[in-house]
Amino acid sequence: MNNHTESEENYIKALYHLGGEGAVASGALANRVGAKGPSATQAVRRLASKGLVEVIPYKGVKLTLDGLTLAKHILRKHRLWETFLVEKLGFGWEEVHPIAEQLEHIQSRELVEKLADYLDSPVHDPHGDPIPQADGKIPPATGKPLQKFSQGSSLKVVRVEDAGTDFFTQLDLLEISLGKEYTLTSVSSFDSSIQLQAEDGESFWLSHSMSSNIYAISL
Amino acid sequence: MNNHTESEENYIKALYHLGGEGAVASGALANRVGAKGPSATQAVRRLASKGLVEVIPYKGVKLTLDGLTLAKHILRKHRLWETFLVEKLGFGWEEVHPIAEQLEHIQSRELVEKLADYLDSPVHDPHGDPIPQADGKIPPATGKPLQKFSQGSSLKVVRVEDAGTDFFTQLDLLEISLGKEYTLTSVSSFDSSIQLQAEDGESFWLSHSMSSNIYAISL
DNA sequence: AAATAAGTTTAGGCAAAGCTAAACCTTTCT
DNA sequence: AGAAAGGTTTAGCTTTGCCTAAACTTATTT
Ligand SMILES: [Mn+2]
Ligand SMILES: [Mn+2]
Ligand SMILES: [Mn+2]
Ligand SMILES: [Mn+2]
Repeated sequence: MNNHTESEENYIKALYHLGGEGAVASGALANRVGAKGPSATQAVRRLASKGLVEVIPYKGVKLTLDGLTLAKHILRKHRLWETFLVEKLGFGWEEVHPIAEQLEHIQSRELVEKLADYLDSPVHDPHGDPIPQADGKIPPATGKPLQKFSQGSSLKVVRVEDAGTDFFTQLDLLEISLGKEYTLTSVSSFDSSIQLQAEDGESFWLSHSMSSNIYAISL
Repeated sequence: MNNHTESEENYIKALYHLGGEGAVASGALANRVGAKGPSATQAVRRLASKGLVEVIPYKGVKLTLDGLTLAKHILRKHRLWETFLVEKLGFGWEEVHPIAEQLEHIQSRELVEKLADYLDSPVHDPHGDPIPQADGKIPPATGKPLQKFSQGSSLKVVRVEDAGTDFFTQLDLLEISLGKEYTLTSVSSFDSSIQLQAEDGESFWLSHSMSSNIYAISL
């Protein structure tokens, strides 16, 4: 029930990411793990023989309960490690994903729980994504995209989408980070860009591509 | 020159462990990595094609300079992670080896150096083994086995051999740990067991099997 | 010097994981 | 309904990594 290869775990994680508990097309799966169609079909067969997925040929693949549990456990490890890398080792939030991609496959229950303790049982990772807990429960994903806010509202940034290195670099340039508070001072009806005013009075414009990947809660 | 599989790295590490810069027989190598002879022969051919080892058929295998550098880097990672697990996460020194065996394969130069910084650039791991430094230099292995000391000498434990879980359990039972100081009060000429007296006055006997895996320096 | 023992390599398999090209379903369009 | 398009699976091949049995070297013993 336990020992899985790195490849298997990556397929499981992809399945979870794409479909949650629902069915996923083999093409999408292949795409997500960076493989070609036939490789995914085959991989999925191996997973099925281990009881981690259910397959309906030509229709789609779906995680079983065991598969779902595994997926959440891997995600837990991934996000705990990202938290460690940022909080303890001083990495930037744009650097940690590829390293966590490796660390998420380390197998040791004790390690995961000791790491969680060491980090004070965090509920969100450095990007604001919820960390699945040891019991499998997942804290709700908080915040809504900036465009959903109306002019004049006060908000706090709580999460950002992983939209690539350039996105993070831009966030750093604008000194946007989790926990920061702003007032939405203006919305362009031309290109949907928005203007934020920071607490120190400075204000700046954000393109739609930027703001759609930034999530906040209203204050 | 860089990307190596976990299996490759394990062979490299084994080669270093068994022979350092010298030649190693394929049987011993196979034995060390937990494989059979033919698997080692084949693995070694793959390593040779990558320039990491030199082979003389029927004679032995030897690390090249590249191979040696890689071996030391892996060992560095292994021992840094062990240090992290004990110092930061609170693992016992008997638990960390198998986990470090996985962590040593994580690939990220930046991670290794950030981890080393975080641990204050340690020179020895939790078992007292020297940690290869970023420049490839290896601090000298300190201490000599307890039997090498003569009756009456004062000593400090600085290193223990990894002689399996039971050995560590016994050390914990006797409350022996790195840095502890003792006086060697007696040596049995019958079975080479020795008697140590701790600083608090308590004294106890150590079998030859125990003492031969414990290293100390004289005070 | 020849025979035996011990250790190493070759030969032939197998599973995981990937690929391309070809065959096969499904869905959609005419 | 029939045909074209799009996506999925099958077929056949490759590399890594490990295995057993058989052949081959080297070292040791008589
Ligand atoms: Mn991530
Ligand atoms: Mn991964
Ligand atoms: Mn170790
Ligand atoms: Mn290893």
